[in-house]
Amino acid sequence: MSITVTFPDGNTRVYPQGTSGMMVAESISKSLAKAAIAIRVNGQLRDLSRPIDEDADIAILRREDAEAVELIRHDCAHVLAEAVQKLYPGTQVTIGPNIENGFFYDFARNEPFTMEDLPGIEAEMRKIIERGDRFEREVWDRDQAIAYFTEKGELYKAELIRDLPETETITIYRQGEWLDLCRGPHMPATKQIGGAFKLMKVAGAYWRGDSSKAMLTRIYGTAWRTQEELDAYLTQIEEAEKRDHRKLGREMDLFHLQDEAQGSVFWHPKGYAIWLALEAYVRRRLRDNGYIEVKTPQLMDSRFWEQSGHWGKYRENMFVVPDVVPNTEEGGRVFKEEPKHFMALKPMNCPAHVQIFKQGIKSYRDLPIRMAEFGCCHRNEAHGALHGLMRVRQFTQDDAHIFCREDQIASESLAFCELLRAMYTDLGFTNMKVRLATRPEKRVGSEESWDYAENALRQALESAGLAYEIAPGDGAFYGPKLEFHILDAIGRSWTCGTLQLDPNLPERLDASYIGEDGARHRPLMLHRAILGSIERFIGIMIENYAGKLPLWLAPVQCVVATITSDADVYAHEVYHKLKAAGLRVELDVRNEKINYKVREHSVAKVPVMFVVGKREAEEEKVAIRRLGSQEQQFDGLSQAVAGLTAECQPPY
RNA sequence: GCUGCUGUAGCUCAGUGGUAGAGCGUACCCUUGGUAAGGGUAAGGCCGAGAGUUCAAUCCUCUCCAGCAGCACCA
Repeated sequence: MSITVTFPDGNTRVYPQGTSGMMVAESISKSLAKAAIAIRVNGQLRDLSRPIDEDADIAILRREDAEAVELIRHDCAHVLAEAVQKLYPGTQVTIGPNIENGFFYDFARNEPFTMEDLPGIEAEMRKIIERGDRFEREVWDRDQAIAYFTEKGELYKAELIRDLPETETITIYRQGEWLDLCRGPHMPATKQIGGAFKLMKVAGAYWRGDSSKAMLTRIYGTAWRTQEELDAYLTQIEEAEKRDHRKLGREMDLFHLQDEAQGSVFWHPKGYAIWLALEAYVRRRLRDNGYIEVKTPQLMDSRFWEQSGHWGKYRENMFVVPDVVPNTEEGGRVFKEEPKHFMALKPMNCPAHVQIFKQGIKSYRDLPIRMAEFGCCHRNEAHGALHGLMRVRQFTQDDAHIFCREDQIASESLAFCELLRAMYTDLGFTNMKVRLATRPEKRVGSEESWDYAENALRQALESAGLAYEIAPGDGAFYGPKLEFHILDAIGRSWTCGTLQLDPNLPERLDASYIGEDGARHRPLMLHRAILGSIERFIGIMIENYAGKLPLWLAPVQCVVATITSDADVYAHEVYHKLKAAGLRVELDVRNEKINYKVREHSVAKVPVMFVVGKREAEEEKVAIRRLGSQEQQFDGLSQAVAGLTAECQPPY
């Protein structure tokens, strides 16, 4: 029997049935056989050693191919596991998948690994790779495999196998003496992993991602095809660290956090200047898109939250305040009496917006109502979740709820998508990913209403010309949603915007309007945000721009700095002119050399300096120095002020 | 919340069982210097909080708090 294989270029060759991938590679050329690490058979990646039993489209994967890195990483994880078990006998292996930029392996060990253990493990890994054993694939009997691992004390592995579907073939990969349960494929030998890998960090992780299960110890690693790729990755990590908004926030004096208000931000004048500029921009955009702006209470009675449904489901993450008079007695109890009534800080704005909607009688002619609020919300986030500006307990959403009729969903969604895209473009994010999250398993509402809602959102995306992917089952229990992810300058993705369709809350809170037919109808609600949390969005902006915010958002747009004290009087004049033009400007007349001043304001990421010395004072000019440029530009004072003022205008 | 690591001057970090040090920053003095660090002097610390061991604790042990990295969570 023979088989015909088709190569990517369309050529075909005939081989005896059962020919292995490696044999195919060898039949083509020695060099290919040497470079080959795996084979794609009818789209599926396989070991080179496995026989090909039928006609197939094949492609031989070489180590230098882009996809090879996935195999390198997973092979590396196996080697890591072997190294760990050699150096730390009694450690159980669990799982070791690939992740973005690398891999990890979770181990069960009484004493967790520390960073100090990593160099030793890495050295052992290099020895194993140098030894160069072949990866041998074996098919085992299920019960035999369970017995083997149980007997060996590898209880997690045994559990894994036990939970595999009956139909699954149990495969084992062996490298020398060591073996692991694995689906594969692997490269022919450990040697092909090469040396471009590094163990990065250790961390705890729950067995099977379940916080009620055992805590394992995880070792993260990164692996690449070449040393150059590894170095580039390590450099990129350093870059990301330099951009850390917590570090820049301190250096640029934008905000701080402290123990007494963990998770809530103290905005310094410069940080708040960014906030105000951003908020004013959003407000102009909303105003011109037919939104009305409201402000609703921070603190509301628990029965309000019971009605909205949050009390039952999310109380754990709410700040609850007893509605009783505190005791003022020295050393006494905090409250005079046991609290019976509670209030809660709002975790979201929507129920309050429904209250405003419900005042008076609404007609179908009033819809849509686009109700916006820079809503300050509190959520009692887990301590371990808090992270700078990115995850806080008090945050402000650029929130709005659109109350509309079903036939308005599509046009409102489209308008929202267009507004969102325009705003992201203004803010410097042109790369965006959109996900349409569809009906989850547990849901309310009829199939027809879900069909309608999902279609309306899909239509909006298509009309807006936005590419999207479907996230099946990721919708909220009450309706589908759109998630908008922006990509930052170093390729990280952040979920910011959202559009959620909600027929549920108006029902719960009994909101209605009078339709054309004179009867009462339920409006639909669209929850929507573009920046999401303003705190977090500023954090993202700081990291995206590495602190060098666009002029209109820069906390200090210009510093007027003198070269000698002879120019002090003139510098004051320049400063006041810029201030009068509405710019955020500072004056630096300190007794310091100009080199020093330039350095300091450059480090502080001030985008523009107006440098004035004796010459400029005499000629009524300024020397303009821009951040990151060595050059200077000399302009007359009024021209320079007008020019900079124009440059500092917001994009909208 | 879970696991691990960390907590020393405003910031970044050394250090030691006998109650502390550097650089930057700050104040003052000298210096008036033309585009990324001029020089000097000084001030500045309950060594995260509490308890224990010890003649003696910033250092060792325990508890707590906070930060960091993951995990879990994120209406």
